[in-house]
Amino acid sequence: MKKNLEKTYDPKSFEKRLYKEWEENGCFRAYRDPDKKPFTIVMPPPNITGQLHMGHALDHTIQDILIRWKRMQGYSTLWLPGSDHASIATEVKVVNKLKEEGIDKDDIGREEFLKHAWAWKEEYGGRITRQCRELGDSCDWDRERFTMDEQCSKAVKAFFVRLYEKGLIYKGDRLINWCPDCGSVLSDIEVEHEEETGSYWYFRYPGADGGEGIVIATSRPETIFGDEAIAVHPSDERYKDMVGKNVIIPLLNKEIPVIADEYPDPEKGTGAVKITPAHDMNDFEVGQRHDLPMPSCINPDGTMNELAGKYEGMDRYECRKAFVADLEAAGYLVKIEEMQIPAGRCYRCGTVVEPMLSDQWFVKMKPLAEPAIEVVKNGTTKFVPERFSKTYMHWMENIRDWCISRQLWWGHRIPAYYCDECGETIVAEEAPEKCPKCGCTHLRQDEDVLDTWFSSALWTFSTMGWPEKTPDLEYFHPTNVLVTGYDIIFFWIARMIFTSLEAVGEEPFEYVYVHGLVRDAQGRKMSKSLGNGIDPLDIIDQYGADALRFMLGTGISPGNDMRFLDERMVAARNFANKLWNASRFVIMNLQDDEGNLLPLADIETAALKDEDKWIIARVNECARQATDDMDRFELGIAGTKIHDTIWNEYCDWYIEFAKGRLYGDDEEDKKVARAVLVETLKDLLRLLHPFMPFITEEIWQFLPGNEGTYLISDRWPEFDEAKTYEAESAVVEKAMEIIKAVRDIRVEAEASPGKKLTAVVLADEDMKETVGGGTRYIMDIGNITDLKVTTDKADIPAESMSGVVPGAEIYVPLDELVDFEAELERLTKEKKRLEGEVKRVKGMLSNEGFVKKAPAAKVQEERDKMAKYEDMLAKVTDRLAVIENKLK
RNA sequence: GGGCGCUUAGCUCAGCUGGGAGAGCACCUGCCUUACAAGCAGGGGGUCACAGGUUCGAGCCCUGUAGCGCCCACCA
Repeated sequence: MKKNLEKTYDPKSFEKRLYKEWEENGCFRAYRDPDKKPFTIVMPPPNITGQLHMGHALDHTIQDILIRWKRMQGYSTLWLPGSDHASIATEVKVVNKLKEEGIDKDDIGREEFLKHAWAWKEEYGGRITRQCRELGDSCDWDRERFTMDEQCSKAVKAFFVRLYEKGLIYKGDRLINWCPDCGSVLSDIEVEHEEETGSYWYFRYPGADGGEGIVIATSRPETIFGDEAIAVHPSDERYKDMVGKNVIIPLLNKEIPVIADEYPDPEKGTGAVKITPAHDMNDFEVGQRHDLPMPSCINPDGTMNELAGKYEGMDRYECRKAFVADLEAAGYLVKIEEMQIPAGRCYRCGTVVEPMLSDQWFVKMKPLAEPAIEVVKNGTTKFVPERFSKTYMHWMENIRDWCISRQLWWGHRIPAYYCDECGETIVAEEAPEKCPKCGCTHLRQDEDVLDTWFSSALWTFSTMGWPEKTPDLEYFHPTNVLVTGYDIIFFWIARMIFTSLEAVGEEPFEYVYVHGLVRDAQGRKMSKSLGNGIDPLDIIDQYGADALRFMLGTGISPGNDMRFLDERMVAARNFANKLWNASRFVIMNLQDDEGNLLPLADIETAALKDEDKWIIARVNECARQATDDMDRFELGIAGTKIHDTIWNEYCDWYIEFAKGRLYGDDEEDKKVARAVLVETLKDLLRLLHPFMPFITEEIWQFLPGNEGTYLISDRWPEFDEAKTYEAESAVVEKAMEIIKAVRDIRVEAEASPGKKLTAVVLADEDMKETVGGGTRYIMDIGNITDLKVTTDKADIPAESMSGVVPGAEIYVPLDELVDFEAELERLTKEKKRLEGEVKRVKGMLSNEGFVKKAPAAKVQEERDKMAKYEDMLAKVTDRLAVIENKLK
């Protein structure tokens, strides 16, 4: 049996082992416990195509901190994991893989392709969930879901049918965003807009009557083949006479009308706009208003169609070049202007999208958006930080219909069936045997699949068994928090909200915790193309999962991006090391040389010393603050607080206080010291556990009383009013001040920390007891062999150096080491500081407004400070006079 | 064109409801003190972007300005 932790902190030696133990012992499993309150988080399902990256690491760290914390608080927690089929992303990968094998998707057909896709999913789909385990994700793997598994697929179909039957899903010809490379339509938010350098070409469209005609500007000459009109503003005097007349499209010799419409801006270009209804959003609307024909001139693959005449078959950009050259040669080109023009690109492949007229499926958004707006407005669902609700609102209030069909194979096939005989459309969860209208059996299912986000939008309830009214859905839904990056508020958050309200009749979650991006050390986005991505698994390998989690969990403030810095990883690892060694010290002192456990006092009844009460109070206070911060989703502040308590209070002071007792002769007191060391360490481990689950669990297993228990399943420390111990803490803290003053003297006199000293502390009458109570610590930690606490000035030793703390003066006789020069310098500095303080407080107190208007408590506080500083200042001044005298 | 965020120590960033400017790293000094040199004890370093305003009091609230960044929007 191991008696203590390994000498060096080596996370590799226990992280994997502990995860396995937790998992095998069912520590992550969720139960519907009627006696407990549920706390649910659904994991944003990572794409099966993906690898774990820093974004996931951050996202999961936050979720796991919350889930572990709530689990310890006694909630029945469910963190539901899963993955997303990522329709388009996966299909692209599979197509490419097949291409490498010399296989063309279209040659093998849909069914065969899907076999390959599923095989791909089996091979790579589990990769990311395996990687999640390295991070320590305490999710319930028994409930792992996949957006295309049977249950989720059922929900998708049911929801589609439901919306269809309510008239909220329709099929129709609309101008959509087409990605020629992916060969599919995209929704509006899947198009990324950016400005690019391009040109305006000015062309003359001659009048059909032989007149001058009109000059228009266009950035897309290749769409001229689809022109159906020239539009001018009705108020534009320049073109008044032209409205109603025809012009001729150059080189095509096709006549099109000049129409008046509000759309053209007389200030821009020439004020006249060519209208191509099938290839431009605005033109489409103009075309609708004026009942224009809407011919397309571009094929789905980005080449020109027969409308382009001799350019047919050319790529749209080649055609542009050739056509412009021909127009110029024919004298129709008036001028070229270089401009910044907006371009929309596919968010997946970066290809410039083509607005196209196409028959697609849409979700009618207005009716669905209304309750989704309301639920955020009335605070049923809250964004953290709050400002993101504004982003959400703006989008929801200006929402447009959602195009949900995709010309892909990998995904949820649209449950719509067409009758070849009578043209009837049937939308149903199960394929109908025959046409309900004509009775024929010539039915064929719609070829398209649904937008990936259609299924992930249902994630909070499809994973729990909807449309059935399952006990899980009843118990765990609505979920409590959804944790995700701000980049998918529209794609996912917004859609989850309206789908849940529609399907389940309740919001999907109470809180949305929005975090930012993890950037590289230079502040750049981590990306594949830049090659600046940092692999979390490499970091775990180097520093351990706990260090990574701590660095991510404490480096954040809600909604803001963070940078990944190696120095911060080192700091986090060092903290783990610090805790490791402190724990090793504690465990070492709990046993004799043979490894037998030494007796411990019962902390509830023991004769606690002041320092015991002090550390108990500090840990208690830490629990209070950390809990408050966690409640406010300020994980970073909570983590920092816990870190500081462990390092600056427990390690720096309490362990030092305890050493003297542990090495002393008072057997009863040793039991007390050991018990307090153990119990406070346990509480600190509890507090830190959500942030650093592995190291805390590993240490936990070595502490007495924990046999057969797991920290992960233990309780979260709660603040206890009875354990604030103010009087005792004051004694300890006064002693700390004096110890620090002695240290200062040592430094100035160049006396080593090992040198034994004697000291006299001259205390004020009212401080006598507090200072006297700390005698033992001052001697122990200050390495003082003889300490006298007195109120009598006559006790001050003649040849000594001194220091001043509130309520007391410290004199250290130093024999040959007395260095008055140094002390003079130090006290002069101190005097200056005190003078500054006095001046500040005096200023405040002499301000009539302050005394009159500030809260009485605040005023009193300042008065107390005033007294304290003036007193200290007087003491320092006196002492300076003494020293100056001696130096003469 | 709208909306939002950021600007605090040399670097990266915290600073909750307004009440004496903080951390980590870096730098300087001294320490291998039997838990920890991945450590210990000290130290230097900031007109909190700028200009106004509210207030007894502003890093924090209000207005405006500048720089950086992000998001949304159908401008030929």
